[in-house]
Amino acid sequence: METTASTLSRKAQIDQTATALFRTRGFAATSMRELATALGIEAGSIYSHIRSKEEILHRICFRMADQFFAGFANATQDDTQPAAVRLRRAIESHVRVLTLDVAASAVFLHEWRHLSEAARNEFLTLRERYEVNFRRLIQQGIEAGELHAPDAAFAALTLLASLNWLPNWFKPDGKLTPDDIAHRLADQLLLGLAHS
Amino acid sequence: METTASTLSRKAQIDQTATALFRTRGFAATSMRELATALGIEAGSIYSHIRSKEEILHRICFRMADQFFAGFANATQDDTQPAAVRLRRAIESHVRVLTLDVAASAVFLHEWRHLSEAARNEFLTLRERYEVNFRRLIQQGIEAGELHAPDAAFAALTLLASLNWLPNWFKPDGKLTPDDIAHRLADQLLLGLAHS
DNA sequence: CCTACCGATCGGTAGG
DNA sequence: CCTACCGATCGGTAGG
Repeated sequence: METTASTLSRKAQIDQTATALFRTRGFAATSMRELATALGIEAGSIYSHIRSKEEILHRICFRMADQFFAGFANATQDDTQPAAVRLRRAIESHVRVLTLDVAASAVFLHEWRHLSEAARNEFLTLRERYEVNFRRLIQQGIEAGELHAPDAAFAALTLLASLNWLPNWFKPDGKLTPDDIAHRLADQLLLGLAHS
Repeated sequence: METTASTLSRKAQIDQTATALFRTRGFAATSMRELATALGIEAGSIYSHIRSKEEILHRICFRMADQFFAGFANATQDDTQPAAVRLRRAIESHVRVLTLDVAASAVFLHEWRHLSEAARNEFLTLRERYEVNFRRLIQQGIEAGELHAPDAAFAALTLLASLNWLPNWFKPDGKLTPDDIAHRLADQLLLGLAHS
């Protein structure tokens, strides 16, 4: 009952601090001692809140996955819209999730390989399903004559790759808002660089 | 003199085996014992050929950087060509370097953060310079009316992000040759997904 | 949340 | 290239 909106639980603090460390130094190169020091406590104390180092990574990765899925579902649920419009909205949603927490996004994108094999397989299945969602949207757009691409799978991979580079350079306090960026990315990917 | 074209020097063997391990398990999570086992020797023996674990990573990263720069210079040296054509050739060169050794490319793209601070700074300076090369090419294309984009820097980042995702899915024995892929990528990035 | 500690493993070296 | 080893550090635990 002491907890206010601005006070993170100790567990949430651990997650947040670990996210920043995992992002800059990598999961394997980050020690629990470093994490403890950053939190201002002793290494052993962390284990009253979590079971293992991997558990933190697991939570970060799967929380982000949930957000991407929820955002996509919400952005594309309106079937009355053309596929190209729904694709635009899906792109905007993806960018919004990425920019809301760039550190967690970077961990989600790069550190999943350090999950245990079982968790890693589950993670990759989710990622594959998410890619299929984009692929299907592009495929629908092709069939409706709104989009053109020799291969929807290829197009989906390229599109997501462009979006996922964002955590590498996005600064929350920059001139461009997440929505500005989303629009530019969508324009560039949909319209191309060549003058028409 | 025993060395034939198909026989790698021990040092080259170490680099190659380490590249594969660094790629799948990450630099920090790969131990010198694992590397030794993969080579069929004892851990201590590696140090007759190299000075440190980081030296291997250093060589992989900077060798790839050299290849990207050499390829770009070669692809864009003909000033009589339009900027859009030179950009296409630069894309093809980049894809060629990536596909020639996807494992080394993946290490180059993801593991540079484990270089020592001095080497890391040098590496990032090179990467920045490479990106500027693409940015300038795009800028020239915009000024010549061959390309259109609200921001050349933004366009360059997005373009390279799409290309650099390649090592994550490219299979050397797949149906598409590197040149096929380069053409498709160039088409998609230059022409866009939207029907014109 | 701390103190004190566990066994395991790390990168690297000396001497042959 | 191996054997034998170094000091340091790792993730994690017991007991308070």
